[in-house]
Amino acid sequence: MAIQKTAANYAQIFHALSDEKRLAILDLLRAGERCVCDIAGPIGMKQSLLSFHLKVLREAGLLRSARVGKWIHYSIHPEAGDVLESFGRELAMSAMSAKVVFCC
Amino acid sequence: MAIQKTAANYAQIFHALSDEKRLAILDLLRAGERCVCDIAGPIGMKQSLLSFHLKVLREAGLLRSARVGKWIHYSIHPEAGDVLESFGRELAMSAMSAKVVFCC
DNA sequence: TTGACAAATCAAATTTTATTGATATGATAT
DNA sequence: ATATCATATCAATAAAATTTGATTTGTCAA
Repeated sequence: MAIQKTAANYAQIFHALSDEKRLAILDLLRAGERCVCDIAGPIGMKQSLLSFHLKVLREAGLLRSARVGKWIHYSIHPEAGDVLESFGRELAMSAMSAKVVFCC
Repeated sequence: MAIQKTAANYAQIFHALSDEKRLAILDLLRAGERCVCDIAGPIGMKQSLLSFHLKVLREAGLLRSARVGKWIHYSIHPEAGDVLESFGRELAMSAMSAKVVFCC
């Protein structure tokens, strides 16, 4: 059983995904692991800024990183997609079975 | 076939979900449709602020609203969960098949 | 050990987002 | 028509996130 995520966890994950440039980074990494220097070019971002965005994604648990000699390789965290998928599925299920209350 | 979402669309959706208070609103509505006045209490938010957050969620396509006499009822958009679920699934799939490149 | 390269961190400036209180709009009932 | 209730909008402020340029840290090779 996976560890239960709090609302704060989800807010952090969604915040990391709330920026087009970070979505572009994620999209680039869908093809596979890359070092920072090979992300900078395609994404078109200065080194320090890219580093900032990578940190946001990594701290949210969406990316992981590993040093390989002089370089640091980033890749999509294996569980990232599952977390989003199950959040979406639960939302879809509750929306389907939700009562129409006409509360007032 | 569903309409293709752009990166800007996704960024907007994720931004709407990036706030704990908005996640609490969404969670409350999982039980079913409610008018604004019946959200304010449980969420504990001033009227104008709640109205702002509902707008963020609605404009992202996560909620929909309908006037019922004097009241406006909000509910989870039927497609909201599906959009997130498929985003998550695609991410999970690409992470699974991603090549280890060791680029540098 | 020095030099060069890769990436992270920091402080300052900028931009975006959230919050507040006041006001406007729209519906209902008298 | 007027009063009242529900919600949205607006302008001002406060708070948070992003961007920039400079500096630091860590690794390798000469």
